[in-house]
Amino acid sequence: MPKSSNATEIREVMKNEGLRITPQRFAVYANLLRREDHPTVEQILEDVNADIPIASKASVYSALTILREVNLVREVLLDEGVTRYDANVNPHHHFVCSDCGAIHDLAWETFNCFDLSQLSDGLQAESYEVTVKGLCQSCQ
Amino acid sequence: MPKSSNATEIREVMKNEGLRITPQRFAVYANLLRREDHPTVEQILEDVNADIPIASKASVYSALTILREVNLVREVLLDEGVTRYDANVNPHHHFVCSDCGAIHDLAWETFNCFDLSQLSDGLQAESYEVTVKGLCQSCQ
DNA sequence: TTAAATGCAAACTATTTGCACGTAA
DNA sequence: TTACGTGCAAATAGTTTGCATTTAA
Repeated sequence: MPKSSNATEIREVMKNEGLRITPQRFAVYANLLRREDHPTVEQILEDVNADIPIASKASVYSALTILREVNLVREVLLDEGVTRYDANVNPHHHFVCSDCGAIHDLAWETFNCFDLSQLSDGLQAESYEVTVKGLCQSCQ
Repeated sequence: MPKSSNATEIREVMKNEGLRITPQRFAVYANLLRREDHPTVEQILEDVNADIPIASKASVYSALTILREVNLVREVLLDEGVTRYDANVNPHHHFVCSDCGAIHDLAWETFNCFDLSQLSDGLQAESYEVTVKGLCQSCQ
């Protein structure tokens, strides 16, 4: 479900992380909060500049970089050569439609039966993430 | 464990897939079969040309593309912006060391407790893959 | 013999960087 | 006021493509 954040709340969150609030950063973060489709930089750029041009590509990159550093957004790397972004930083997994490419979040609890203490070769696990591929509802 | 394939066996496998066997393709596939470190194109290129130059970058790309098409190798996408390749096409998972970046294969059976029929939103799962992050033995 | 692969260089895409100018605090 | 962010354009990295030449079968 999309987080219902108003402008004031968003500003508050950013301020709490010590971020200087510029129109560009605000637009990028607000945009990511309002959508669930794990957009690419290009998509964020288009969306943010839809009405009036507000941010350059370089600024979107820089906004995303700093938002990632303070852990307000995270990267999602799936099967292409493009980085996608997600304002949902809670642990969760991903479903990718092998037909249309749409990405859906899967609740963390979907896969919680692992015993990570049992890995081979003395590997010490810290976290894990599951990517499921298949067909989304509209592509079946 | 590295597959112990001799030249004749490798040729046989490639021929079975209907591939024309060129020195470049052979070198790329043999190289991938002999290593387990999920190399990038750059690394394959260096390794294959270590003694005498045998393949151009374009040929390595094209060899990998066709080997992927016939399912003799697969791409591995992890946390960077680089594609890595793997001659192990059996289902398995990956462990990535968050310190040195080394990649280890994890046996499929490590995570086999999923009920994929129970996904939300009418999603129809076909496959899944787990990526574990942590510290490898030498980085602990 | 010939359809298909190679190698080079140029093109392309995603991302990063340098620097003059602008602005949030 | 000023340290920090923005925007542009140029640089870089990874990958793809076009085309003339070579080669596996």
